[in-house]
Amino acid sequence: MSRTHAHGASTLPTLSADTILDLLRGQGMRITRGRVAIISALLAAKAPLSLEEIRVAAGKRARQEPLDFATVYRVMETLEELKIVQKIHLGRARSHYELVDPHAHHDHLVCTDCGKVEMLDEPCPVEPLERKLRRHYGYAEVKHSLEFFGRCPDCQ
Amino acid sequence: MSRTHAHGASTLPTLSADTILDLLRGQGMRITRGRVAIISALLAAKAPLSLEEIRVAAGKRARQEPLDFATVYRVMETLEELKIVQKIHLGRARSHYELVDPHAHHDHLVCTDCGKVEMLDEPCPVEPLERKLRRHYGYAEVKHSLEFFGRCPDCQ
DNA sequence: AAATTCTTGCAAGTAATTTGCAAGAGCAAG
DNA sequence: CTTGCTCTTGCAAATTACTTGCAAGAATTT
Repeated sequence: MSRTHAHGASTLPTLSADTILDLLRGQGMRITRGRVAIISALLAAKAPLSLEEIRVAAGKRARQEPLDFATVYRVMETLEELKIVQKIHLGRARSHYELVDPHAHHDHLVCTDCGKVEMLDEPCPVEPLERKLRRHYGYAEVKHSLEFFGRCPDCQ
Repeated sequence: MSRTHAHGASTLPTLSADTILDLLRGQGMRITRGRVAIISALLAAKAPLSLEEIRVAAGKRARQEPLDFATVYRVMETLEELKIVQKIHLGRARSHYELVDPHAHHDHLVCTDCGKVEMLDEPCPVEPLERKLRRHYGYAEVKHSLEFFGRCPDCQ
């Protein structure tokens, strides 16, 4: 049912459970209950999730016993290496994770009071500077992490 | 020797040990060896420092026994509450700290290989978006955290 | 279905804070 | 310049958030 051009190895496919699972298969990895549940949870997430949140969300979605924490940790570690997810820091003790959508980068707005996280639907303003870091500073594989913090209307 | 306009309560003073210590005094806090050493170390730092780095740097600068880790932790906690320093995340396990200079905001460029951190002397490109978050999103006290990651010329 | 190899759960191990508490040290008052 | 009041510090223990070792379990291949 995937609408992606499955044969074009270098084209960036649309984000879906199928394309992600295919990517895992392509790496010789196995499609397990846990991985399917985690990917499903990430796709449904409206905000970045912590490991514990992923554990709970994945369990609910798959209607199965929640996965072990270490398992979630290792699955996320793997997905991060494959650049399917990225770890982000929201000013909290725990790290949070979200899917990397190659078609739509977005930054975050975090309420410092209630902790609510909004995914910003605004054009990211740092691309030009990123280019400059490549060209004039000579850095390669430049990425960035941009988070905004403030008190949301409800918390004022 | 301070060149600041010490009487203007609301003007943002130039960053110096004196102005920072005055700020602490104003809060009824005491000027201790440790705090002086830590502030001195932060002023001299060319990059954000971890708690352990602050501990060592402060000890050297003050030519005294290094402070206890818990002490450094609590001093930095205090300085952060007073908005004199800010904690930043450089993609490592430990947090790093740096002084907040009200006159010159800067972002960071981190080498993902050797860990080198450059303080970017480029105009920060997110001010307009920050304004929009205040005006259209209704957020107050909006700040941001922007870090770039890449492989530096030496590491390629 | 059996063999092969990747994955998982459990438990133990680390790293980085974070906290409790009694001893020590600023600082104002005398 | 000593005393007293509190704020601070050092030490040690407690927490939090990962991170890893290993044997049992589950995908895939044959």
